Amino acid sequence: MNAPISLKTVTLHDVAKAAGVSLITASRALSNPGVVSEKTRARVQQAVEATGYIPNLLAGGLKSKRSLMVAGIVPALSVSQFLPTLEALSTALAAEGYQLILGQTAYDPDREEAVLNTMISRQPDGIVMTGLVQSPRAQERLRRSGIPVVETWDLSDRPVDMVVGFSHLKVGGAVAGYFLSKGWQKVGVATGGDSRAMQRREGFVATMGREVPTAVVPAPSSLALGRRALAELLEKEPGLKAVCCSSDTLASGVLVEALARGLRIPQDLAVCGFGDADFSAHTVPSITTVHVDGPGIGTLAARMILARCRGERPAQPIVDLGFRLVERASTA
Amino acid sequence: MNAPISLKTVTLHDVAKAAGVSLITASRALSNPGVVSEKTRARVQQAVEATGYIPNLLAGGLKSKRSLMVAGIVPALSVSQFLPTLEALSTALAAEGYQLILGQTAYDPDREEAVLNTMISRQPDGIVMTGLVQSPRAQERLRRSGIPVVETWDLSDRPVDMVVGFSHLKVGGAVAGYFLSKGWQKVGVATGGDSRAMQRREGFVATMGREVPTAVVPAPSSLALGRRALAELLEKEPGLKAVCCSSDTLASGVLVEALARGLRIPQDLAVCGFGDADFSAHTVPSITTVHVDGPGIGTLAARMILARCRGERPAQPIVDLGFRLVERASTA
DNA sequence: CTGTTAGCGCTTTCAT
DNA sequence: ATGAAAGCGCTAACAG
Repeated sequence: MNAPISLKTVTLHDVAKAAGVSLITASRALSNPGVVSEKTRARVQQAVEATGYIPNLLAGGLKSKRSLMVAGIVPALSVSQFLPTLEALSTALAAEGYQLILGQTAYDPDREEAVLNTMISRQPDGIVMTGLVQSPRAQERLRRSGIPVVETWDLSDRPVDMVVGFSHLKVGGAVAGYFLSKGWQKVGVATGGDSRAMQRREGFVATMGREVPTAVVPAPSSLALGRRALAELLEKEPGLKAVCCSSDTLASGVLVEALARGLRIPQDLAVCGFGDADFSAHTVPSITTVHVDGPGIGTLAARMILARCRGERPAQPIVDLGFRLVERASTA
Repeated sequence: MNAPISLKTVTLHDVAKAAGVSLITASRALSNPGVVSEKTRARVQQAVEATGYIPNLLAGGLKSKRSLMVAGIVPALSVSQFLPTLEALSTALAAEGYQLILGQTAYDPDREEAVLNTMISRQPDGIVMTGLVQSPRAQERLRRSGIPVVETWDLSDRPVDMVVGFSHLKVGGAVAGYFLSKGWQKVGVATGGDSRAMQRREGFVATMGREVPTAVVPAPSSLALGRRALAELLEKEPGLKAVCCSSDTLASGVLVEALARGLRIPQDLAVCGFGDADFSAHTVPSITTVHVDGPGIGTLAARMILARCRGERPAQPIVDLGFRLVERASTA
């Protein structure tokens, strides 16, 4: 039963010939089996096996206007914050026969625009952005393209199309409120420089009611940058009592640096992160953080895109998934 | 609130008409500018702007047999080990106009086969696997497809096509050799259950010259699993002196659990990881590990695929990038 | 340098 | 339930 080594690619035409049916019947047997007779279906199926046929989705997509691809855009793959979202998105899409094409913007609006143009060229059936679309020209182009777009990990009154996320301002406010309830006065912020992290800082400052010492570190955040940020903050504010970090990764660095300096946590210094990373509950001390449903965002984004592909109107184009402050040992 | 939605999509035909040239001239002006006159090129360019034309790569790819897409296959996006490779791969490809389509196998050969079939359907110009192709049927299918394939993060005498990585057996052996040189007798292994991690364990055991207590944890590895693994090992081997971990994430968990139990590192317990994660040099104590050039693997894989797309034969279809043991505080 | 002629492999009409 | 025709939007060939 060794299959013939076919140098020439096997097309549907070959399958049809092998099955003794017309091209279009073979096509239907594969993509719409309910509409052909049981016998024909079986014959075609057998011909597929015999020839080793693999469909050409490029050709199908050209005619049917469905590429079965969805573009997923992130600042960078190394921003681990978005991985659970991407993973859930990819899994949910794959279950329906859709594949994810990846794009990286490097937090640069120009690159974002370029990436989106390239993506549109590939006729994806949907586009999922982590974060809002920055460039106004890109927004315009996306609207014109008619492609379903879901912006995620943020909220907007006027999304390009749909948005699922939460308010970063409120997150910052919630952490500040928590700090205030603890009576901590000498507080600082260790944050990445991206717009969402800066918005959380803004919310924090607003609720605190005054400016606070801040260390801004470049993306992507890392344990090492967390250490450096704490060092910077302690210089600015020697008696620092609590730090609000823009990620758990940064928070873990703050933890390490604090321990290295002999500071006890939380007695000498309280630390709060963001994102509820997989390690945060298991470090010693465990990290107080803001939990966000990353996989939920990805799954919901997939559902919204797929519904739109089926021609359904979204019940809700703007979805606020909220967040939850998780109190752990680093502040308790 | 609705922008002027162009209902009909702008095609190259429209651009050509607007520029007053033939369809094919417009095509050339965009994809092969050197071959048309400067004046024509400018006219077409202007028509592109005026019409808001975005090329349809699906259509172009169908005819030209170049989809400008490369498939990247990982066990799961959450396996952070492969992220630097994926990121570098995507970046290197994007620089040449190629995009990455993502596939996840969940460490399952059946899913691997399914994912690869789906990918082949999309006519990618190359396929990059993290790890070797497991399923023999998938191997066969890939060979038949004629698509350039690079397997990574491992080595093989008989790759499907090309391979760039290193020997996991040798990694295990190197760590064991290091442990032996330190005179540690009561040693253990904390490892993920995937085939590459198990191969490193094999290499470790072979060089040690005897079986060693082992805790196997499910993928993906995490700090929490590292803690659990150390607990398990300490039960199996109460006087444990050194642990070889299959990832730095696991090692960081072992560190935390050891500290929680009042064990001093490295005096009471030495710990070695694998992968040289970004945090490993900055924890306290810093983690001894095996460094692998993840981005290098991705960049090289991209280069090999792109060279093949240009019709070049690869100078070396099998590339051993090696590894490097990095001694840090957790064993020194 | 530019244009004409043919398709790429498949799926949508429309017919039977 | 099946088939024939007609392209999807673009580019490789060959002309001119």
